[in-house]
Amino acid sequence: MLLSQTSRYALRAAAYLGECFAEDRSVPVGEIADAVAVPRNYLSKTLHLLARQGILVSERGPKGGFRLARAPRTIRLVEVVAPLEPAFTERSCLLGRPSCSDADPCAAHDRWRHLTEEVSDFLQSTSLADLSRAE
Amino acid sequence: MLLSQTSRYALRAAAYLGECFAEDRSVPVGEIADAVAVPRNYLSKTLHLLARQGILVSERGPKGGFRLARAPRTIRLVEVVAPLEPAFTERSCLLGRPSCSDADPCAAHDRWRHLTEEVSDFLQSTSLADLSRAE
DNA sequence: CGCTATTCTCATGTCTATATGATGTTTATG
DNA sequence: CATAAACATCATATAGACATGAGAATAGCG
Repeated sequence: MLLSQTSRYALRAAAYLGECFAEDRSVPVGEIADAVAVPRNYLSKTLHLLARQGILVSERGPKGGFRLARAPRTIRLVEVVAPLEPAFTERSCLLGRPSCSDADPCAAHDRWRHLTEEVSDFLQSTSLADLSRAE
Repeated sequence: MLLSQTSRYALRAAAYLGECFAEDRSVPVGEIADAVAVPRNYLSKTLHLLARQGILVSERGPKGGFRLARAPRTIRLVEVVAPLEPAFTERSCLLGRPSCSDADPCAAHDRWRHLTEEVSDFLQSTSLADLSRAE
């Protein structure tokens, strides 16, 4: 699983907002929640957090809702995940040894470090636009 | 971080037991907890769980403690982690789409799947012996 | 047999993730 | 300016992760 439920909810919602981006409208939470099958009120709080981070823009009142603050192509997955799990991108030693990186020749540690870097790279190099199906 | 605190505790303890394996003795929880800097009673419960899984053997009474049930070289990391986080090795779609794998040509999904497979492979192919420093 | 080291098990507590539902607040629109 | 749509916020609930401490069960040993 790797990512928390909340992060996966947020990615699904963000991907949906990416698909709506061309329509240039605010999308109500209810519509997003229905579309991506996520609890409505819980999603509301998560999206509000992302809005405070500047990833999304929220508008109140009728015709209000959420939209991406920038084009889907320019929003990296890490921007969505990082506010929701700050510790996720920390790349610490598998065994919690304090100074493992340089002095430690252990092959397993090197492989683990490589893995965590690959995960970071994926979140860093993938944009919301990459999550939309090409249909 | 990827792995839970409990899993990292267990891996550290198991690695320590791997280093003690040649001494052919049961290692008390207190010694393990001190050696790897993990809360004693909490570790006790975790190790007991691994003993029930057959990874460790526990012995009560004086001269009791825990030891590996098999040689460190033959115990894969996944055996230690799997009982502690059953969902970790599940490789589901990043967006939670039900049938994503075959029909979905999305590049991000393929990359994500590849990443999760690499993590699984690491846990599957690395043994406790690989965690010991070569000193 | 009794002492003691040790695991085993239970009770309890805190914190966070994951929610649900009610209520407050803002704002477009007629 | 009233209404209703929608976000914002608060109270509450549940489950699990993480942790502590006490006591019960076991077993070696004198």
